[in-house]
Amino acid sequence: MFDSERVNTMESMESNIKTKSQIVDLLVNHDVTPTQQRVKIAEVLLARHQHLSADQVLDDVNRERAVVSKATVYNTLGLFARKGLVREVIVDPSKVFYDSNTSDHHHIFNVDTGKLEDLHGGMLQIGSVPALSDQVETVGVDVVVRVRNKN
Amino acid sequence: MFDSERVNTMESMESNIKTKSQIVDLLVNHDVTPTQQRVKIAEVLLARHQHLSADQVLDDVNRERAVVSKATVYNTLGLFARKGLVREVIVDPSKVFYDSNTSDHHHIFNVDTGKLEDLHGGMLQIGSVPALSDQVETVGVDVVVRVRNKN
DNA sequence: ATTGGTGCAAAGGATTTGCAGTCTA
DNA sequence: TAGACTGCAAATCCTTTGCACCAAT
Repeated sequence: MFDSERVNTMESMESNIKTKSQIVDLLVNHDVTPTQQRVKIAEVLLARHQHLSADQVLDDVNRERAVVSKATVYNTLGLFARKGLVREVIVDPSKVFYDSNTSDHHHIFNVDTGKLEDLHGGMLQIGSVPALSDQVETVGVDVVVRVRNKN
Repeated sequence: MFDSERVNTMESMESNIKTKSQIVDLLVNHDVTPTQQRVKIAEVLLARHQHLSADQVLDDVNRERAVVSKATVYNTLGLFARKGLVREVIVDPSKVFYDSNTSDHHHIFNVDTGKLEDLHGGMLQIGSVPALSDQVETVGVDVVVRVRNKN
């Protein structure tokens, strides 16, 4: 419980990032050159905890006027994921979701609506992660509760 | 309860199914009309516990001579999944895996090799599945340990 | 005959790629 | 200026669809 509270506190800092200079710092801290397009994408995606597909990011970023191309959105999201700025969530075979919340948490996916939501802290716990072969190391553990609408 | 026990009993037999008539029975029990193509696909996929993509199934089924078309493979795998004969595993954004083991278990996915393996029983446990809204019901809980090769 | 199943090719949608032009450091 | 980054379009890859033909009841 205490752990999850602390994590939430840290997260709440990220989700409050608003100014361009804070975004720039964040990118630089994650070893990402803060180009005009990347900053714009980060402003949209990291503004709050959310799960967006590449296409949604593309739309949001270019809502007012065209700022970023499709190829750059894909490249940038992949880059952000590699650098740990966002988390890729693979639950829908038709597209990848990018989660602006990088702290440890799980997901609940509605197969009827295609909606992805967070499943917070104490709600579901992993007992123990198994020992792995010496050849490999764990990247992460993904837990997805798949639900559908009743009747 | 009785239903699920019966199903489990049948499933434990699945990995040993070899004869065509056993396959036919299995399909019929799962409310699937046993056509020539479906039986062939089931023979290949359900022969043992394995994780195959649609493309792999297509190749395996037509190894000797063309027996089933691509469209039918996709249709059939989707049908099998809906009927509970196989389990869809979504871990690789580029393709869906079909798991011939429908009993409760988790997965370990190597992002470098693209290989998917089972993670058996006691190795990793879910503490408690969270309460859901009245609107939805759980379809399943997927746990994936994502690993990569060292160095 | 009617219903369901199959095959082929075309369509669809997400993501990647090649390359020329542009920006950052 | 050199190396990175971006944009556009074309190309890929997986999966779905439309529709005519075949099969089983």
